[in-house]
Amino acid sequence: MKTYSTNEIYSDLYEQLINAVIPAGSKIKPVELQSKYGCSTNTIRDTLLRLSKIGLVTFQMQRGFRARETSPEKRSDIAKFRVLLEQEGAALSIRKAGLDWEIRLNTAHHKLSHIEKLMTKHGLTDEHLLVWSSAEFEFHDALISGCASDILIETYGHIYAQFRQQFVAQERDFGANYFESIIHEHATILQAALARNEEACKQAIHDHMKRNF
Amino acid sequence: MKTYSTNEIYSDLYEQLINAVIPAGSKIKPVELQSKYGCSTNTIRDTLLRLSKIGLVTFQMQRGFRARETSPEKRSDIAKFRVLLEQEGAALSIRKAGLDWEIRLNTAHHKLSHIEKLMTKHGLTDEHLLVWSSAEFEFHDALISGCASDILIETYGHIYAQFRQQFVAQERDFGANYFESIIHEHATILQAALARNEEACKQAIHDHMKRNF
DNA sequence: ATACATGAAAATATCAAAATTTTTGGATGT
DNA sequence: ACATCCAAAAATTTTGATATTTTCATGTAT
Repeated sequence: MKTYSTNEIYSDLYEQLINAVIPAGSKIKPVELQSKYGCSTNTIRDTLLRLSKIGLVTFQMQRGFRARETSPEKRSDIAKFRVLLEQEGAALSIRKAGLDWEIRLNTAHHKLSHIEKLMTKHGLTDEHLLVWSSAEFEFHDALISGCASDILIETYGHIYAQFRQQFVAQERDFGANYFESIIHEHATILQAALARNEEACKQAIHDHMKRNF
Repeated sequence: MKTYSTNEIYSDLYEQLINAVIPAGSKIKPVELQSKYGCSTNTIRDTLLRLSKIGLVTFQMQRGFRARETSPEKRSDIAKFRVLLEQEGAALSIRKAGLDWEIRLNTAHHKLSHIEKLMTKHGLTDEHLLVWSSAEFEFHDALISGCASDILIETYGHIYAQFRQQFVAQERDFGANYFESIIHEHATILQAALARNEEACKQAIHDHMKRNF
């Protein structure tokens, strides 16, 4: 039987929450995870407290842990908030960042673009989705990476994770044209950013997310 | 000797971090707090993990806890980020909130205004400062409370706490006219908000914070 | 039926000790 | 003087057990 290091427990739970293997709103009981990870309940508790920092898990004194709740209102809320942060991060990057940012952003988009093209050609396997998942984050993260605000970048990371958690379970309709739209939207964001066009970039970010409002 | 419940330990540490009794950047060792609070190191650890959720404490695997670092850059960063959130929260409130919000805001300002007037008259005792401290938060919290975005309100709470932590130790110069400026700024924010003037309110929030950039 | 106790079971929180990891301070060699 | 290595000390993490609190099912009274 596989043994898990604490970091592996963290990552594994993170993945499960992000991908709604542990469904939003469901109770998480340390005792039940203990056997799977081969450690004490206390270690699980510890890990869950750390996950509550990024908002994937909620915690209430004397009544334990839950995967963060979701609802149409909460999804709308998180999507709008994500737009606020990403728009600000992108605008600041456009205003202040240098060539290294452009290169980072371009590289991230290239990677994302590649996997997206593969997915439209050969349907979407779970493995593809996993790679896409991290590439998509890296692109958006690169977009704001020139903003020179650590607290914005840190917060954006948390919000992005929560966004994933809340939407992944919903969007089971990856229709044929779903990814085509996404591909185009990412390209539009990239172009506006590289053209240093703040308003166009903000608009593109808004348009990318508006289906989730 | 006083015994502490877990919630009291949390509150006590919260206060100490907010007021820089535990200075920003300093190491926090569970063993040292154990005797003071009369509990096991594990309970302290647990509490510190919870405080790391709101960003007052940073945590690194295998190397424990610290009060979040500060520096001129970090202070500027957090002040600007606070402006972003407060401007958005206020703008949304102005756009969407009803009469109950106006009343809440007015009440909070009244309370704040009262203690501020007392402080200019009779210098500032520690007790005054404590009351002012919570009244100031309540005012800013009321300002954004009509925004209908739980995640914004939650995040703002964390950022406000970090703001306090980072600035309290610095601003030992509460000069005579310091509070007079603050009083005027709060009034300006209130007026713009009640007049439902989004742009004026954003401007007033910016002006209130710009000394910290 | 509904509301309200009651007690057993389950879940959570706390503890003190053991195991692990990092830090510290000095000895050694370059 | 400076870096490297080593062992002791200190700090952190994990454990398994115990104490406390909540939950839930059952029975009782209104």
